Amino acid sequence: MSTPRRSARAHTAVLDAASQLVLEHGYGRLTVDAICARSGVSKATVYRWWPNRAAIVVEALLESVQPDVAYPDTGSLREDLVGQATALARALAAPGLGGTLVALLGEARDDRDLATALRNGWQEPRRAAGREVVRRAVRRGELPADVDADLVLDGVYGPLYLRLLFGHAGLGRDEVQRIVDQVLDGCGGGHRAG
Amino acid sequence: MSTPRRSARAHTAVLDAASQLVLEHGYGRLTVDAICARSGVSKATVYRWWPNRAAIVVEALLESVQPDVAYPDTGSLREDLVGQATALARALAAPGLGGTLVALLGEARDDRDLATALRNGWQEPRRAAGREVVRRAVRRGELPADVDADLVLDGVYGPLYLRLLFGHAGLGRDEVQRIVDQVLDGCGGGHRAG
Amino acid sequence: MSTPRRSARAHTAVLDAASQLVLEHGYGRLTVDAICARSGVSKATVYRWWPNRAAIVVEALLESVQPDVAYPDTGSLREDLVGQATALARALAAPGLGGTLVALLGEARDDRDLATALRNGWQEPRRAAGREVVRRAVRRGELPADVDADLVLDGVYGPLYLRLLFGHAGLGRDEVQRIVDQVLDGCGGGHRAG
Amino acid sequence: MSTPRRSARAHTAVLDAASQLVLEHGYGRLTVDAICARSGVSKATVYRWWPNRAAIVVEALLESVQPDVAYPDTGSLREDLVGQATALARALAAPGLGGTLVALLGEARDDRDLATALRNGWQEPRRAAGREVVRRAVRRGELPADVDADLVLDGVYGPLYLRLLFGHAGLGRDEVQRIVDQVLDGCGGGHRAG
DNA sequence: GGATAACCGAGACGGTACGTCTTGTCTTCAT
DNA sequence: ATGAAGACAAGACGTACCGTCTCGGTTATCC
Repeated sequence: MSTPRRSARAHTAVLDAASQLVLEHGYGRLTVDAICARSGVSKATVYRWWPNRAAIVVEALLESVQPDVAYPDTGSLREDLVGQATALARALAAPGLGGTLVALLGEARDDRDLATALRNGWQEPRRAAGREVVRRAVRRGELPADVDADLVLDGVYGPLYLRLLFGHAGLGRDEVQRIVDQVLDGCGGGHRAG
Repeated sequence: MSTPRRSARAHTAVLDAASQLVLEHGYGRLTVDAICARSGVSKATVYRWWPNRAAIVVEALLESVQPDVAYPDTGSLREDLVGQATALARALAAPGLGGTLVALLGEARDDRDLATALRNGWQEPRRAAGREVVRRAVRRGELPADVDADLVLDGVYGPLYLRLLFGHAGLGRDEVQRIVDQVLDGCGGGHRAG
Repeated sequence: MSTPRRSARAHTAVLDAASQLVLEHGYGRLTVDAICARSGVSKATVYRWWPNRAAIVVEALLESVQPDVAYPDTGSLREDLVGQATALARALAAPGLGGTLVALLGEARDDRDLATALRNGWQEPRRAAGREVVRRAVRRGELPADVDADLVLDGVYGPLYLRLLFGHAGLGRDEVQRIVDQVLDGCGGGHRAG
Repeated sequence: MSTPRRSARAHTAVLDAASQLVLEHGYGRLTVDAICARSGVSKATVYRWWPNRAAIVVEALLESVQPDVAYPDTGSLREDLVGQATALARALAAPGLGGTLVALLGEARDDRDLATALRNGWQEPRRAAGREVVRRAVRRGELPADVDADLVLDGVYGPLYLRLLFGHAGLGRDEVQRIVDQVLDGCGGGHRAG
C-alpha cells in the first residue's frame, strides 16, 4: 500500500505551463498536447494525475488565485464588502481568469467532479469568509441578528457574476459600491448606519 | 442580388435535431455530425447557414424558449418580478436549458459573434421587458423616479444566475421571493408598499 | 448504395510513401504517422481504407513487385526454374523486400486477413505460374506425368526461403542451380535429361 | 571482475512468465510489463539481464524446446530424417512455437543480436546434428561421399518452413516422408537403398 | 417549358487533439 | 547494495470531430 510518489517537478511544471498557456491563448484553445510540450512532461504522466484538461486548469487556477482575495477588516461591513468585491471584480476582468472561470463553469454542467472542485475550491472558501464578515457586522450592530448571510452575499456577488457573464455593464469600484449599497439597504443594514 | 433560397425544411430539421440532441446528451456531447445524421441534412448545408455548433444551438435555444418567459402584468412590481423570475428559474433548472446556456456563455468568451447573439437574443429582450416593468412601477409610485432599473434587474437576476452557476442554493418560488424582497427594500420600493 | 469514391491521389500517395519509408528505415521502424506525414494524407483517411500498417505495406508490396517475377519460357524446365528462382532470390535479397516479407509473415500469425492477403496475393499467383511451368515440362516429357507439382515447387522455393530466413547460405545463381538440380533429380526429371 | 550475481529465482520466473504469456496470447501481444506482473520481477531487473522482449523470448524458447528435437539413430538415413523432421513439424505446428519463431525471424531482420541468437541457438545446433546424420549415412554407403550435407538439409527443412510460413500445405508424417524421399532421390541416396 | 443556377444529400478529405499504450530509463524505498 | 515497485519521457496508436471540398442529382426560378 505505497503512496504514489508523484514527481513534484512534473506536477508544478504542468500547472505552470497550463497557467501560461491559458493566459496566452485562452482556455478554449488550451490543449493537453501543448501543456506537455511546454512543460516537458509526457502525456502519460499528465493523464496519470489529472483526468482531463479542466482538472489541470482548476488546480492551476485555485492555486494561483487563492491568496489575493482575502477580505479586509475595515470595521465597516460596507467597506469590507466593497473592498473585496472590487478586488474580485478586477481579478475576474483580467484576461485569463474571468473567461477561464466561466468556461469551466460551463463544462462543469457535464462534469460532476469539476463542479465539486469549483464549488469547494473556489466558491465555498470565499463564501465562508463572507459569512464571517457578515457575522462581524451583526456583532457590531450593523445588521439585524436574523439576517440571512447567504442572501446578502448572493445579492452582492450575483450581479457581479451576471455582468461577468453577459458583459452588459462595467465593474469598477463605483458600480460595486452601488450594488453593495442596494443590498445593505435591502437587508436592514443601510449604509447610512455605517 | 439573389436571395439565398434557404430550404425551410433543412433549416427547421437542423434546429429540431439540435434541440433534441442537446436534451438527450447535453451540449457538451453535441456534434455537428450527429445533427446531420439526425436531421438528414448534409454538413455542407449546415455550414452554409451556420458558422459552427454554437450558432446552431443559440438559434434553436432562442427560438424555443423565447415565448414562455413573458412578464405578467399583475399591477404589483413585486408580483411581476417574482412571477417572471420564478418562471425563468424553472426554465433554467430544466435539464437542457440551464446547462446549455452556461456552456454557451463559456464559449462566448472566445467567440464574439456568440457573445453578441446571447446578449442581443437572450439577455437584452428580457432586460428591455424588465425595464418596462420597472417603469410601470415608477408610474404607479411603487418606486422612486430616480431608480436605476438595470441595477434592480441585476439585483434580481444576478443571484438567480449565480445559483445556476454554482448550484449552491435552490431556486423555488420562496427563494425568488426573498431575493426580490431584498432588492425592492434596497431600492426604495419596499414590498410593504405593494 | 453509393460506392465510396476513394481519392486516387490519396491512395497512391499512401502506397508510395509506405514503399519509400520501408526502403529507408525498414518495416520495423515504419509508422503510420510517418506515412501520413510523407504522403500528406490524414490519419483518418488512412484508417478509412486500411485496417493497419501491415495492410498498407502488403498492398504496396504486391503492387510494386508483382510484375517482375514472371517465369521465362525457355523450353527447358530447369532453365525456367533457375531463371525465375534466381530473379526471386535477387528480389528478396534487396534491402526492402526480403525483410519486409518475413516481418509480414511474422505478423500474419496473429492477423488472419494479412495471412490471407499474403497467401492469395503473393504466394498463390507465383505458385499457379509455377504449376503451369511444371505442366509444360510434363507435356514435353521432361517429367513423369504423375509428378506432384506442389512438391517440386516446395522443393525449389523451400530452401530459398529458408536461407532468406536464417541467412546461413548465399542465394546466387549457382546455389539456385544446385537446389533445382537436386529437386529435378529427385522427382524423376534429372537435368541430364533436359 | 565481479560476477553479476544474477538471481536464479528472478531469471527463471521471467522465462516461465514469458513462455506462459506467449502460449496464452501469442508473441504479438506479449508485453514486458505483463512479464513483470506475472513473474513478480521488476522492470529494472528484467532490463538488466535482457535487452528487449525478443531476447527474453528466444531464451525461453531455446531452453524449453532444445531437448525434444534430437535425431533418432535408426540406422537408416531416411528414417532418421523423417523421424526428426516430423517431430520438428509437430513442434512448430503447436500453438506457441511456430508463430513465435516466425515472428522472431521477422524481427531479426532489424536486430542483429536476435538474428545471431536464432542462428546459433536454434538453427546451427540442429544443422550440426543433421550434418552428423548425413555423415553417418555416407559412412554406411547410403549416400555418395561428395554429397553436400547442407544442401540436403535445406532440401528437407526448406519445404517444412515454407509450409509453416504460408500454411499452404499440411505437415504430417506422410507429407514429410514424400519431401525426404524427393531429396534423397535427388542427391543420389534413393530411399530404395535404405 | 427548357435552361441554368443555386440548392441539396452524401460523404471523403486534411487537420488536429484526444486519451491509451508500451518501451526502456531512472528514482525511491525496504531489506 | 540489491531488487520490487513504479514514476517518468518519448512517442505511436487508433478514434473522433471539425470545417472544407467535390460529387451527382433535384428543384425552382427566369428567360
